[in-house]
Amino acid sequence: MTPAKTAAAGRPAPRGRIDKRQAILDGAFAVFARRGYAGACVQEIAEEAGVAKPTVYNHLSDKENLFRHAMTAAADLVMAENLAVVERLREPGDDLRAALEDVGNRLLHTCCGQRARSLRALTYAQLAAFPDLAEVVQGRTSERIGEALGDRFARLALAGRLDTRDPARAAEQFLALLTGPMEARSRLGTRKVGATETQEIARAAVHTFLRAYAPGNA
Amino acid sequence: MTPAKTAAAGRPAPRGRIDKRQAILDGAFAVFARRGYAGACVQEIAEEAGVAKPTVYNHLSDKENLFRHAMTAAADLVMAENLAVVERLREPGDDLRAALEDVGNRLLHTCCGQRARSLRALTYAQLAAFPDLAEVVQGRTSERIGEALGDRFARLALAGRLDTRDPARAAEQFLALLTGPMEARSRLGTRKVGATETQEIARAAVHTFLRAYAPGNA
Amino acid sequence: MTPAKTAAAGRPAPRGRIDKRQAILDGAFAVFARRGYAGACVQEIAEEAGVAKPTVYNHLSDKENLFRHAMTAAADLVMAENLAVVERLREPGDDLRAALEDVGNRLLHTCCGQRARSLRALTYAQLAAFPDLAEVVQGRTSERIGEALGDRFARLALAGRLDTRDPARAAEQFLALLTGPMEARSRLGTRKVGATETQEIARAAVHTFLRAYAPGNA
Amino acid sequence: MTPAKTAAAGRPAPRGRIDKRQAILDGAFAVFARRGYAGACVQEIAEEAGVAKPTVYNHLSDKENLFRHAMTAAADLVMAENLAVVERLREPGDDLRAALEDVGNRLLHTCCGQRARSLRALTYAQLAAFPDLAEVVQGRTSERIGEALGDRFARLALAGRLDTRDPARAAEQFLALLTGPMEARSRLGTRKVGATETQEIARAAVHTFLRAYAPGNA
DNA sequence: TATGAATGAGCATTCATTCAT
DNA sequence: AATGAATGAATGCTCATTCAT
Repeated sequence: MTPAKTAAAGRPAPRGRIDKRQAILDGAFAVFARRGYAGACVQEIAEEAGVAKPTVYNHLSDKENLFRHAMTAAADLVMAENLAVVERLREPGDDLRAALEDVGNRLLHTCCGQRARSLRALTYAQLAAFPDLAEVVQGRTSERIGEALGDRFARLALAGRLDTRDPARAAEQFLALLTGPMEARSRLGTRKVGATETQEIARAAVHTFLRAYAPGNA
Repeated sequence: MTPAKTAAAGRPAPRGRIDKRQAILDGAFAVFARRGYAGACVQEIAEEAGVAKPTVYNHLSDKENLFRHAMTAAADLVMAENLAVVERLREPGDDLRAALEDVGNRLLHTCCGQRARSLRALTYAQLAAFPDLAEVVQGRTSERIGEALGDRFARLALAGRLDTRDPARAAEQFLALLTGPMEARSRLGTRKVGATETQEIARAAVHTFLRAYAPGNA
Repeated sequence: MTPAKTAAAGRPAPRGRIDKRQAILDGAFAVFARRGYAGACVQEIAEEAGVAKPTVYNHLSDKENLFRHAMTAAADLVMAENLAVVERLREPGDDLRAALEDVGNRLLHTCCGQRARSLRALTYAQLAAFPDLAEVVQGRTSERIGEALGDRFARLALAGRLDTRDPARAAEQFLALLTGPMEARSRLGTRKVGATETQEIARAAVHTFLRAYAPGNA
Repeated sequence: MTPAKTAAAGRPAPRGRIDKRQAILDGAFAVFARRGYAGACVQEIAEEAGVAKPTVYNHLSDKENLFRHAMTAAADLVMAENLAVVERLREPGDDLRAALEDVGNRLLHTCCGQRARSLRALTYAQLAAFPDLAEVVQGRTSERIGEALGDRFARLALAGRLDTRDPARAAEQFLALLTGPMEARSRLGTRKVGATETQEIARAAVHTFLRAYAPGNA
């Protein structure tokens, strides 16, 4: 059976509850991203989601709640993307540099992609109003990916391919060497950074990282 | 003579025009920082500045203009602070590591201090509404300080104390190694990071930096 | 059954949408009439209509739109009243003078009545801001009634009871002879003009009119 | 001595008090005419008059007072213009029709000219707020000119050139036959009425007037 | 459950008016 | 006498939220 079950022809197929809730959360994140929290109006969110305004309230009590849920959902997505990228280091292959550059390059796309950037911007912007969101979001992004990366680095250290006794710090710095320059060059995302420049950033980051952390400065 | 000259006791001493304009810009930045752009209301800004609401409009036509000017003024301040810190590298002394750690430590206080963080948060948050502000703010913060730092690194390279042919990149990465971990550890500023931990971040950054950029990995 | 059906006692019986829109337009015209366009505030209009302020905006987007619609609706009403009066000339009877005096007298009540006068005042007052309204309002008042009157006069001319080859001009002058003196005597409506004086104006107008337009100066 | 007396070269010659008061009244009328009473703002009036806002208050206490004086001054001007036109009937010459058509034509220009129209519009518009102004303005326009015209008609009646025992009424109707059609054709002044059409209106008015009031229907 | 309609509260902005110079 | 600057009081309009269907 299709999700729309016996959907009568004509009217747009009724979406199930779940479907609608998801549409609202997606729409909310999109609108919050382009208007900010206070600047977003529930009316616009409802339109973006294709539902009526009270429906938004039926599903997510109020604007605050809506914001929290939309942010959390977006953070979950970003987390999943990032973790998937890091997984690639489970099988680093012979060429560690190449593997790190590959991962770095991909992380630059997820960490500094549209969704991740909006997430960061909204979190930053609402620190005063929603201080707890910082924890939720960072927990699913920087922190979680730092852990995952730390795990990989620990394995590599054990295998003698990295020289560090603090893999967490190595991960922290690895990420910093990637995202810091990227944010600067893209001017917080307002300037398009081409694939070549992105790769160069990754290469430079890995270069510095390996000089500092590879045994024998390899 | 005090500026208020023979100020009769009682009413608050009248401040001059300049004084008032400055008070408004300061108040505006403070309020925008804690409420966000849309969340801030001009009434509150006026109160913070100790003037009546229309006075705000007399000096700065409208909310948008007020925002732009407040942001620019704050960016100027942050820039000045940062540049002052970097100056210290003009006389690095014998112990380069110590000098870099000192600068790093101080940069962590200015770059991740309250004002700089609010500035970044507001810029991020209003990217969609004020895309040009990104340029203004970044130009006076990351970019400008990157240049200044690059200048110092170039001199050090000439003096044979750093090993790099791209001082700009070295500066970029130096900053990234400082601010990246700081933002992570302070959870975007919501968590207090003690002096000890701050110093440790600086030390770690310098450690990695020197392993990558000091001749002979000194 | 009353429209409010089984309206529980207590709250005021809910009016339908149409009802509310009409109430708003009526209230708006009343308030505009006594305050002028700029002097009227939407709050007062809302109160006059017995609804909340945003309801006014829900139905009629903004003050300008509200004004246009209120004016048009009022013009429609005045037009209907006037046309009904002129209809009486379809059956003039034997005594033309009496018929004309009757019509004149009644036109004085509609043309110079409260609504018509407010309509004219507002149109006049807002010529600069709403130049197109002059067309709308005049089209439904002076012009339309001039046409209707012209039609009647044409018939009368055909029947040999009026001597004119330009019934439109006759109508124009007939109206002028009625409303001109009325406006002067009532000092634009600020002075009460009694029934006797009104009749006298009508009689004088018809007298002059017939001297000019009746065959043989009857 | 020039009014600006020993005006030092350079700065605009200082105008005397009288001059300034007049400039304010003129500016006020101009601004009220294009914005309406409530829509006009004192700032704009001050600019139009070329003085600073407080100067307006120094000369004319408040907006209400300013309005009254500006209206009265404008009414005086219109009155003078109109009376000058009517004077022409003191020497009607042999051709009464021609004289009346001439006067009618000129009255159409003054009575329905820009200033007179604005005056009427403002009076109408502010009937509710300034009911006494109706008397002031009408007294200097319709009424006064009606009287003057009545005087001339009385003389003409005495001379056997007009047939009426109520010259006031004749004057009232004469004016009505002129201004009524003019207002209608010009759509309250929003449509340009050419010289030819204006003359035609005057001719038609005089035609009807003489049929009604000339002895032997001459 | 989903929605058209209604509303209380709030906000940017303007304006008449007043000081202090 | 004339003005730059300051302000209390509105006003148009929007928005989050709630009814009633």
